[in-house]
Amino acid sequence: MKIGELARTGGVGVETIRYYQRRGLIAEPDRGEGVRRYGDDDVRRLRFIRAAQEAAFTLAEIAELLALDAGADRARAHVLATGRVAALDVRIASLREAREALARLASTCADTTHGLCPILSAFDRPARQDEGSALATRIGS
Amino acid sequence: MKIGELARTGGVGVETIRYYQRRGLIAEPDRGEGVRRYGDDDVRRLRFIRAAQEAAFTLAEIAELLALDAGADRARAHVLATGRVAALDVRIASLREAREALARLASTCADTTHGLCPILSAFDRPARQDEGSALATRIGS
DNA sequence: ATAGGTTCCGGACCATGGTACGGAGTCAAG
DNA sequence: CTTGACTCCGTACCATGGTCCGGAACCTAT
Repeated sequence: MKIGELARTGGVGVETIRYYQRRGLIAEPDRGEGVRRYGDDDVRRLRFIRAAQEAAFTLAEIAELLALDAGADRARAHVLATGRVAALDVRIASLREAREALARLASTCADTTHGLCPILSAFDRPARQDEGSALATRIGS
Repeated sequence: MKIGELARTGGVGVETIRYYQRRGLIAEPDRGEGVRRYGDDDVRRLRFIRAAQEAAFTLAEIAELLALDAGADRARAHVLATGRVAALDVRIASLREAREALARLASTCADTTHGLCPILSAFDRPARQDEGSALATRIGS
């Protein structure tokens, strides 16, 4: 497949692919007397990159992960992965806190005729332990 | 309090405060024959900004929320807040997915002497229809 | 074989969220 | 009343993650 198809398959722009190549995230296959051709490996790589980005990895970190995949340094991969898990736990907790704060805000502001709509204090209270457990159930692990 | 103390209190740099002022997130009090003075309101605002940023709001969105707080347009605040709640639910779900993928990866790579450590397939998930439309929305830090 | 769509390539440009700089003015202690 | 720290202000710069541009080469269908 050519770069355009790879881009469409991965749901990104051609320029993004080329950018990833410059960053070393995707290989630049030889153009043997013509145009570069890509294969399933590249599709997988691209999918990996997008998924890892969703997990809040930076492109630099993703580059390292991809390098590790080639190098098979399990210990380093383990360190990176567990570090990210911890970071994600923190981030998820913080998003849930914010989610609850906003939900409170929304319900407080629901009544358009009466009462306070205290945006500034929406994030004031420290999150209570029992808040958000329903959310966890609904979203599932 | 002066800007330096405000910055220390909020855990940001002085330049950041000034940047927020330029963006209209924090007021620039009159400097009556001297240096600008700040109060608890500003500390609260700063805290709000940082919390909202944690919740993946952009500074532009935060500015709108702060404007609403002044304007008391409950209906608009309600719309914004519920919209963000929905967006956060999606984002939280996606982070949880990534978190599980990484946890799997970490445990697979835990054994440094033996077995697979399939980084590239760490995020392989049961095929979903919406592949490729990912990341339409902005990713937080 | 030729038109129109892709690809290639370097480099310029963009938005976001800051951070740094330098020369002034201001403040507080000694 | 001087000295050193802090403030003010505009402007420049930075990293990240792209996005766009324009001319040349390539590829494919008619």
